[in-house]
Amino acid sequence: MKTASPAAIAVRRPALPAARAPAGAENGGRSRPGLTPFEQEVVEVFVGLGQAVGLPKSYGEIYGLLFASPRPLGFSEVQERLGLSQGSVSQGLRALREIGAVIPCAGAEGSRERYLAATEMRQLVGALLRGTLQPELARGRKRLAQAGRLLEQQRLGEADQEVLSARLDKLQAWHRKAGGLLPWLAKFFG
Amino acid sequence: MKTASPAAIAVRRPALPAARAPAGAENGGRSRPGLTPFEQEVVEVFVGLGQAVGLPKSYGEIYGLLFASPRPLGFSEVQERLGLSQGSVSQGLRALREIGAVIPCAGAEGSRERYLAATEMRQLVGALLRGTLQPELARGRKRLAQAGRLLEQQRLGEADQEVLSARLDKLQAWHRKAGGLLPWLAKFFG
DNA sequence: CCGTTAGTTCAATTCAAAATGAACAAATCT
DNA sequence: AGATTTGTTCATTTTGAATTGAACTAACGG
Repeated sequence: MKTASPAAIAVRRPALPAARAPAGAENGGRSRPGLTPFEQEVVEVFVGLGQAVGLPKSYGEIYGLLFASPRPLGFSEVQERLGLSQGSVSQGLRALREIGAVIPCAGAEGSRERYLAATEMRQLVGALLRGTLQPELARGRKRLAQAGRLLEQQRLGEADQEVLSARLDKLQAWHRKAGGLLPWLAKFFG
Repeated sequence: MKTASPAAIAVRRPALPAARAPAGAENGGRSRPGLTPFEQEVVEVFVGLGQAVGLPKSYGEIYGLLFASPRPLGFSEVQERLGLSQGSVSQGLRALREIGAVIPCAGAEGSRERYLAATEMRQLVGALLRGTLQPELARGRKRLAQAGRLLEQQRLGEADQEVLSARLDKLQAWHRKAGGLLPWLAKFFG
């Protein structure tokens, strides 16, 4: 084993083995011409966090820009400043609205709707967990039950059966624990 | 808004808007011919969990198969039963070894090395957090500091500056909190 | 009420991660 | 040591999500 890294595993992007950085790319992604340096920095933060939990880059960009704007922005402002397509902005804003990350506030009379970044992290985290881990844990629980049934049907040596049964139990316990943790976790932020 | 879903956001696969299931695909993925039904079920569990946190499917498959095997398996067994390429198995096993998810145990004299699934979830979770969220949080912290500096240079209205400054502070506090949570989280499983 | 502009939806395209395959290296056997 | 089998590395291919683009629908202005 060459790289004596301290047992870490990376996700999306530099898939653990040998993080080959593309040379001159000092910055994470290419620069974003429409934004102030301040905005750029904030956007990067949210893009990074988002990617770490598997969200599309554009979601992070949109949220980041709104977060960095003291007053609400309209659809077209977001679109132009980030240089995204209308489609992306539409979908991104919708998703962010749905999880409560972005609050639509009626603009002044006559004008279009505007959007404000919700800064209550609790809700965001909650929505994320609910959308990713939660369902997977639920599916997993079902599958484990089924696996338990299948295990009994299998003709294995007494000892082997024993080992696997113990493992399954352990995993099920873990699942329960994790399931119980999620709501608590969501509450932790607020 | 048509779909009145309870504010959840999905990652990888059905990207939240309208989860259009591909008709007859009752099963998550296609069936795995080389495995017993029991093994299939267990593999599915780990593939699912893995994907939920952004790991390649093959990693989940390999770990799942080992988890479902009472005795350690050799490289070629893993490769053949899962029907993966040698390359995938090699890389997958390496990554799993590095994070301590898989334990190499010398086979009987003369024979090849064999692999056993580590069932200590604590370590796995720890490695995962260390590899995904941890680095991102670190990067984020730096960027936020930088953003704070940039904000002061910007000429904004008093009030706006105030608002953004408050937001930044909040986000930084959140970051710290999250950073502190990780080790605790890792410990929670064990 | 028709013309115009703003926003949505979804098929087609792009892009990057994951899997493969084959050249290479290491180990085992005779 | 040479031959053969086992495992690694990495360039290429595949795969599937993210983004775009353009047809469509809804809102506003005259």
